Amino acid sequence: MLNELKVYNSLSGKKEKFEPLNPPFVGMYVCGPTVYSDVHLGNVRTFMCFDVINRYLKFQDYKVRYVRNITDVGHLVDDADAGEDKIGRIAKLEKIEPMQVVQRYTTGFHEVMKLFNILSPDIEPSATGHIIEQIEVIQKILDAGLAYESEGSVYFDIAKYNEQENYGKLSGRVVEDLLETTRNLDGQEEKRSKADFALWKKASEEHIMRWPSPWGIGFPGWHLECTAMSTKYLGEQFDIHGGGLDLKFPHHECEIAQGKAATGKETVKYWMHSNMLTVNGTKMSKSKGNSFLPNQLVTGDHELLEKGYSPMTVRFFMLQSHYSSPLDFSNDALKAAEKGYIRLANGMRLISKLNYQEEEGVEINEKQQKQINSICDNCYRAMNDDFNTAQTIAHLFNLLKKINTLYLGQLKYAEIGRETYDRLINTFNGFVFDVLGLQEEKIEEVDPIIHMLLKFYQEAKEAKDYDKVDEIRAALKSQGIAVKDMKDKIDWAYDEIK
RNA sequence: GGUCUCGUGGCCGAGUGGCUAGGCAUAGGUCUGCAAAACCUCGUACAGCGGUUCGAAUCCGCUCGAGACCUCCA
Repeated sequence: MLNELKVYNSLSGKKEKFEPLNPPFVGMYVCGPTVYSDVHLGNVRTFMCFDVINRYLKFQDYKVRYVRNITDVGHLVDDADAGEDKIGRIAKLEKIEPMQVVQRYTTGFHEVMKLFNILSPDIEPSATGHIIEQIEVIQKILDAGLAYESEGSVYFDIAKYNEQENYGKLSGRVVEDLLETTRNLDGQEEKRSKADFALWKKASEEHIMRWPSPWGIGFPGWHLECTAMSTKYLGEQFDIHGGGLDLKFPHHECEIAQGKAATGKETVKYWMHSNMLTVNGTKMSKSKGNSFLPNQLVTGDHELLEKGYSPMTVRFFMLQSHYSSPLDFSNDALKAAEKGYIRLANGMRLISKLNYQEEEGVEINEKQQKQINSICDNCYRAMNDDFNTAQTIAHLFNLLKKINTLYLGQLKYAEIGRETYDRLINTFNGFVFDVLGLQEEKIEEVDPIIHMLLKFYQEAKEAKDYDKVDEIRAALKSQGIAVKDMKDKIDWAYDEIK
């Protein structure tokens, strides 16, 4: 490896050298979706960020176990005492089984992930599949004296926990403030403090999602599932825990407390948070009505969208910013990204057509060799610097120039030599396809047809029948294909469809 | 109100003490029947004010502006 990987740890607020607990194994847990409605583009960004992290770690030969959960119970609509479960609520509204709700949106979620070429996690556990494990965690916390039972529910005792630990250290909260500002709110008599959060909630008569427990019929608290499932599959201590920035408090703060209370250990070594996708400067969220569904984005069927954008355009757009920066959505930015993506996609297509050839009398161009090798190094450097995909893409565009000049014969294969050539190809392919997860969209299957048209094009050209030439060119153009009419050959390239 | 983050050229977006990404747009050039694609060249930007420093977009302070979290949100 060129230089060491550094990751920004939200807990310390610093970039730290990445040192897995048990190399070459890496355990990574990311908070998945609550499957009570369609995922929107903001959700996609988070999962895409961690997809790239997963991909890069694997690319670097780490043996990653990537766990991303499905939340299918326990996530309440609000924090009031009579808070409804999000999934149970939809089930009631539509008069269907909660698991139907879960199934519908889980399937939809998977389709969206596939659309954006986001790889499946290695394990995708669901909360309802781990009720027993969650009960066990609660029992451990009770045994540690850091939770209490009240009216059939179990709550985490933050004041007690804070005697030994520091609740709030991830999000910078001060417990005293939390206890003070949140006290005396109504409907919270069960809790010793409003800041206390539920580990287990008693199910009311009409609550349809319910399980037996030592404390009566009820359901698990939302924060608990992640603690139960992450430690089950990754051990009591693991390397990376990720999620959207908006989960930092209270969700991840609660997880830290639960993990420590239940195991006596710091469960997570590196906390990572991806930033929000915004629209006109404000966070994309369902309640604000400024969210797009992936389908709307592709078809352009949304009042904020001027046109549709392909999934890879969106992927490219998102990866052009750093995961920890907010990214603002706009049509202009998407349109610019579309052109950039097309340029890169043409490179993806060309690279498979390149074919190294020795050439007599061509001397090695050391300057070119050096340049190419240093750009390749830069790709690793950029990703090693807290997964800086934006910089990586910049370097890939520099490689693309080399690829284009090779293709056009402006740079001879023999000038850079076999070894450098191979490195160029492997680096470009590795980072574009494997690490960034970009791919060519469309068309390869119609390649023969395009070639036939290009043959007619060439014949018409030789006959100087320029009307025909222009006609063919226009026809292909309307299908998003640009004719490339070069000195010694004719080829095509992806172009935007207007 | 509390906590925190951010403000980069026409647009998007990296960079976080000196070597100053990249994409899009614009302009010029090579190529072309004309184009397109590709390649080459061109942009000295870093909210404002003050300070630290040999040197700051990058560190510190203040002002202005934007956003996030503090209730559910990826």
